[in-house]
Amino acid sequence: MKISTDLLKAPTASIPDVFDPTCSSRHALELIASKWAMLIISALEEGPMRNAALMRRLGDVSQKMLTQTLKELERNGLVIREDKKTVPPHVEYSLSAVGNSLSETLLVLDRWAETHFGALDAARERYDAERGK
Amino acid sequence: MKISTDLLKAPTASIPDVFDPTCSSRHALELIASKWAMLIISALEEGPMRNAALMRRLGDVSQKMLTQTLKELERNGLVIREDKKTVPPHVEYSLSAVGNSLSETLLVLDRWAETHFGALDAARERYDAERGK
DNA sequence: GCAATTACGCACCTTTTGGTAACTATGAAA
DNA sequence: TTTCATAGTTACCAAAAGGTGCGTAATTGC
Repeated sequence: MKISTDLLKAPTASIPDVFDPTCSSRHALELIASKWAMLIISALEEGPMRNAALMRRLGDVSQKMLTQTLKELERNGLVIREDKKTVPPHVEYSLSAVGNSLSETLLVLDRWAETHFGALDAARERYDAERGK
Repeated sequence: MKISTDLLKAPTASIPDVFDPTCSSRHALELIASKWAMLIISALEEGPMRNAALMRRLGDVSQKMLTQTLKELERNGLVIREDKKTVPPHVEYSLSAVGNSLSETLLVLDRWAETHFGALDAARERYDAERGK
């Protein structure tokens, strides 16, 4: 049974599908599915920023997580890192074209959160009141 | 300095802002910023599903993570759990109205991943080739 | 000569996330 | 009487995420 479905699927130039664990689009989704990655991309949509500015914008990110996440985003081509090679250091981060295309839908997500968080809070309170805790 | 800015902010009915760590919309965003939550919401957009169907749809989720994530989504009012109280058990999961409003933008994210994963893969390969692995 | 500056890297630790396997309930069917 | 089906739960463990604090480079201004 498994063989036949595989044979049927094989010829069809493998349509990208986030529900397919072996599809590389899944990796792309996982990269985004992170609090800091989402916020960094959204923040950079406002324009290029350097390290200290990003820390201020995100509010409560640690230096370590900021650097780490920026490096992953740069590695995957979403963020561009420009080191001006000065002393003291001056490094600017900005969105690539691909990163920019992503930021548009992430902003929609931000708006969703800012619009509906009240409903979530209320539901959570109700749930916790009824059930244990 | 800190006092004065606080005093200035206090009266302004606190506009929701995901960049404000103390804003509850941040919690909403973090709830979504999870591989499994994203995929579950997207899957349920196709219609109500029960446990086994969701496991098949997501492909590689463990029973534990599925149950755990579904419980959190239900707690926050995004997913509705209907237990038909039969034996053997029959439990159906579906999206609430709020969950449904979220699924629309999540599907856009899915399409983004399916469209641009090739660019990410290429960038990653280039990056790893240049720098040390 | 000395301090300040900026964007890190590294070591160490705690917390969260996630996986596996074994166990549960219960009525219907064999 | 035993087995099956379904949607879990629990205990235990490994891996990843995340925080804190300290060290570093090299030029500018004191």
